[in-house]
Amino acid sequence: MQLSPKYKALFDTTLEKCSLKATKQREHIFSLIVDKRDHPTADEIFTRSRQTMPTISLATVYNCLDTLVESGLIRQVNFEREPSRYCPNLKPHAHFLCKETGLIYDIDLPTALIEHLKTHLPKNFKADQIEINFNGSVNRQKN
Amino acid sequence: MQLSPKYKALFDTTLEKCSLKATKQREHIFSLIVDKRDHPTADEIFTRSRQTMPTISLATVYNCLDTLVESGLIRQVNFEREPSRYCPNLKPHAHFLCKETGLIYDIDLPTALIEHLKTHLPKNFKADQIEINFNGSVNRQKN
DNA sequence: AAAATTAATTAGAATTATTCTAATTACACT
DNA sequence: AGTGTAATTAGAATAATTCTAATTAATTTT
Repeated sequence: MQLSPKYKALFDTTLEKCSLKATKQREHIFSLIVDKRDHPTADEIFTRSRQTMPTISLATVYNCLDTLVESGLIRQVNFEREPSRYCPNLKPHAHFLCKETGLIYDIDLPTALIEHLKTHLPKNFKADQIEINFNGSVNRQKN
Repeated sequence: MQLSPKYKALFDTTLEKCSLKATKQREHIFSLIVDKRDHPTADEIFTRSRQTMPTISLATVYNCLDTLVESGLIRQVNFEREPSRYCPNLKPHAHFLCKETGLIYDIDLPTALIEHLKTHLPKNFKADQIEINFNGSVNRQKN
């Protein structure tokens, strides 16, 4: 439940840059997401955070997640009508939801490819964000 | 509020193929979505449908939308935590949400490009669907 | 250091989109 | 006409998220 020095520095400087405070709740939630990179929901994060910070409230979890997303420390992942999930991977990537297991996988994509997608927009459209979500199944590998 | 013969045929044969009934509620809702291709929410569709079919219920609207999506006659579009929207464009395309107006635009993409995206998946991943969502702003064109 | 200001957290209520339930209706087939 | 199945309906229930108002924490000013 401890942020590595690298992530701690990222956390502090990013919040500083956004003139937001590096509170212990925010750090705690960030560390949970960085530690176990399994795309948890707000509720799962709430449950996990209570184990070591029993007084934290669900509203705070939502508040902290919003703050972390806005400051760019984590990404919010939305699949269909499911609850939002949170992802600490800041490299450009897509997500893959396995319909059998419900697991979400990161799919690394070359930056060039993502930039290429933007070239298909009309000239007066300016994209801030692209979300690419795959849906399907993962075949267990025979060995 | 009348489906063109072309869409009527598509509607009938598609539902037939899925062994689902071509009821007047389903046809009505499909025609609303085909007619005004503005990516309405379930609630907007409910309001519009009541104007010419005052006895239809919200549950039926949701049921019909689910049926139309499952049979492949329309697509469901999800942006962030917003309510689902519905789209009659069956060509491969992405969506663009303008953060200023809230309007959603269809962005046509070459099939080859979408297929190319799939090549970045690990070998044992099989994608049924890809959703590509842009977020940004549309600059009004000077003229 | 105390007081004042501001931001963050908290508990719980409220909201909102969607789903569920159980009853009714419509339709196809004997 | 009678039966069986699928679809529709109204309203209740659910679940994720947001809101509200009060409290706490941290920072700056006096």
